[in-house]
Amino acid sequence: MNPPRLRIAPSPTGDPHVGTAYMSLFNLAFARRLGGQFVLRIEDTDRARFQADSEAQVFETLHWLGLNWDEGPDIGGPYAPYRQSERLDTYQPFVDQLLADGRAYRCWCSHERLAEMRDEQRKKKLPTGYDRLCLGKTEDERKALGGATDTPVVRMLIPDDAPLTFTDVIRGEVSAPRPDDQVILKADGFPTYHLAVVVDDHLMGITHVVRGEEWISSTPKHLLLYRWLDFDTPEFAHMPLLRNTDKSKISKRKNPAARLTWFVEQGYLPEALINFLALLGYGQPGESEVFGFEQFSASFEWSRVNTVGPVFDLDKLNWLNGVYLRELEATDFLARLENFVVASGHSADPAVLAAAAPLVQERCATLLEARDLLRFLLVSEEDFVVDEAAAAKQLGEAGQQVLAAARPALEALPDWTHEAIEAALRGALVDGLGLKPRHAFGPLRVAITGSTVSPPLFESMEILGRERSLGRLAAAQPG
RNA sequence: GCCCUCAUCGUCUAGAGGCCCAGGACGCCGCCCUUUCAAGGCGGUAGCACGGGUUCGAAUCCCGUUGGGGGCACCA
Repeated sequence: MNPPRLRIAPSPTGDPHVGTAYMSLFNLAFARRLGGQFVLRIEDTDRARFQADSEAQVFETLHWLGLNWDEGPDIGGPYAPYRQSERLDTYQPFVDQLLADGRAYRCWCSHERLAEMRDEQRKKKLPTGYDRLCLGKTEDERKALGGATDTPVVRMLIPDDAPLTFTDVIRGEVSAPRPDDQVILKADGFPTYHLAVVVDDHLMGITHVVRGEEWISSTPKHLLLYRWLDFDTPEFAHMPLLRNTDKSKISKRKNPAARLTWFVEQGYLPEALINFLALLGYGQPGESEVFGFEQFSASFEWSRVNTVGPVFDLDKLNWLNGVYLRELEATDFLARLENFVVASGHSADPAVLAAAAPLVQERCATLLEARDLLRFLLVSEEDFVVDEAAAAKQLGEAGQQVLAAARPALEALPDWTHEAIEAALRGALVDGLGLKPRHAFGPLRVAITGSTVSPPLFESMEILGRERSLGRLAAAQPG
C-alpha cells in the first residue's frame, strides 16, 4: 500500500478556526504514522467572505503549533497551485464533461425565485430542495417562465439511485440523506466546494478525506461526482465537532477558544494545545493524559477516534498548560516568558525577568498569568498602583503599624538579600510585635506588589531592589 | 418539517456480557504543608437518559422512546 496523502483545506474567511488545527492534527498524525504526506490547500472559492489577511494567519498559527505541511501555497509542491482561486481552468473541463454526459444541467433561476420556492416548501412542510424547473429547458424556454437571470449556474442531476451509504473509517457504515440538485459551478465562474474538493482531492492524490461531521450529509454528492468522473473514491473520516459549553458546534460568537489566535494571546503553550486537542478527539494513547505528538501519532488508529463531540473544557486546558509550564527547563521557561511579554507589547528588563521567572513558573497556568503576576516588577514607579480592595484589607491601622516597624529594620540592612530581608522582618514583626506571619507579611505584600496575591515576598523585594522597595513602603504610609 | 448522527460523574473519558453495587483525569469541597497564591500530599462529592426485550447474567447486544448535535445555500 502506498503512503497516504492527506490534506487540510481551510477557507480564508476570518480568524483561523480552532477546528482547522484540530483537523490538521489528526491528518498529520495519520500521515506521519504511515510515512505519507500532509498537504495544505486554500479553499478560497467564496469571494464574498474572502479576507485577504486570513491566509497568512492560517500559516502562522499552524506553524506555531508545529503542524507543518509538506506541500502548500507558500512552499509549492508537485500539484501546485494550492489555492483554488488559481485553479479555475482546472475545474472547467470537468464541468463541461458532466454537462456533455447529461449528469449536470444549467439553471437560470434567480435567488429570489429560489428563496420563494424554499418558503413554499417549508410552508407546506415538504422536504426542501431544487424543483428542477430549468431541467431540460433552453435558455429561451426558461426565460419565458420568469424569475430567471442571465448568468446560469450548473447543477448536478441527482439520480434516483444515488448511493447514500459509505464506509467511514471512524464510524463504520454511515448513511446520509438524499441530496437535491446541488450547484457545482456558480454564476461567477467559481466552483462550489462540492466540485472543487472532489476534483482537487483526486488530482492531488488525496487518499483520506478528514473533515468535520457536518459534512456527512454532503458526502453522497461527492460520491456521485467520484463515480461520474471515474475517480477512485478516497477513505472518509468524519470527525466529531468541538462544542461550546451549551453543546452547540464551537463558534467564535460563543467561545473565545474558537479563534486560534486566542491561544497565542492568552499565553498557552503550543504543545499543551496539541496534547489537549488530541485528548479531546482521541483520548490518551497510553497510561497518561499528558503526551506529545510523537506518541499520539505512533499510536494512531482511526477506529479509536471518538464519535462524540467533546465540549471544549478550558479548565482542563488550563491545568494541562500548567503541567507543561512546570515541566519546562528554567531557561526555556524564561525564553518563552520573555517572548510573550515582548509580543504582548510590554517591555522588560531582561535581568529582572531572569531573576523573577523562577518565582512564577510553578504559580501560573498560562504565560499571561505569569506576566500579570510579575507586573509589579515590570512597571515603572510612576505607573505602579496598589489595588484598592487589597489596600482596604491590609493597609488599615494594623497594617500601618507593620509598615512603621518594618521600615527601620529594612533601612538598617547591610545586605539586600532575601535571606537578610526575611531575617530582619521576622525579627521586627514576628518576634518584635508578636504577630502571626500572615498578619506580619500581608501588609508588606500589598505595599510592595500592590496585591494580596503575589510571588514570594522576600525574593520579590530582593529583585525589586532596596530603593524601590523602601519607596513603596513609604508610599503606602499616608502623610 | 424532513434527513442524518450521537448518548457512562458538571466536563473529558475507561469499560468491546460476568473482573464494575462502574475505574481515571479536570473541576468542586475538606484536611495537611505554608509569608499570600500556586505547586505538592491525603481524603471526599458526583454518572451507566428512560422503557421493553435477548441471556443463567447487560453500562456492554437488539428494538422503541426521550434528549443532544449536525445538515437541508450560487458558504465552506
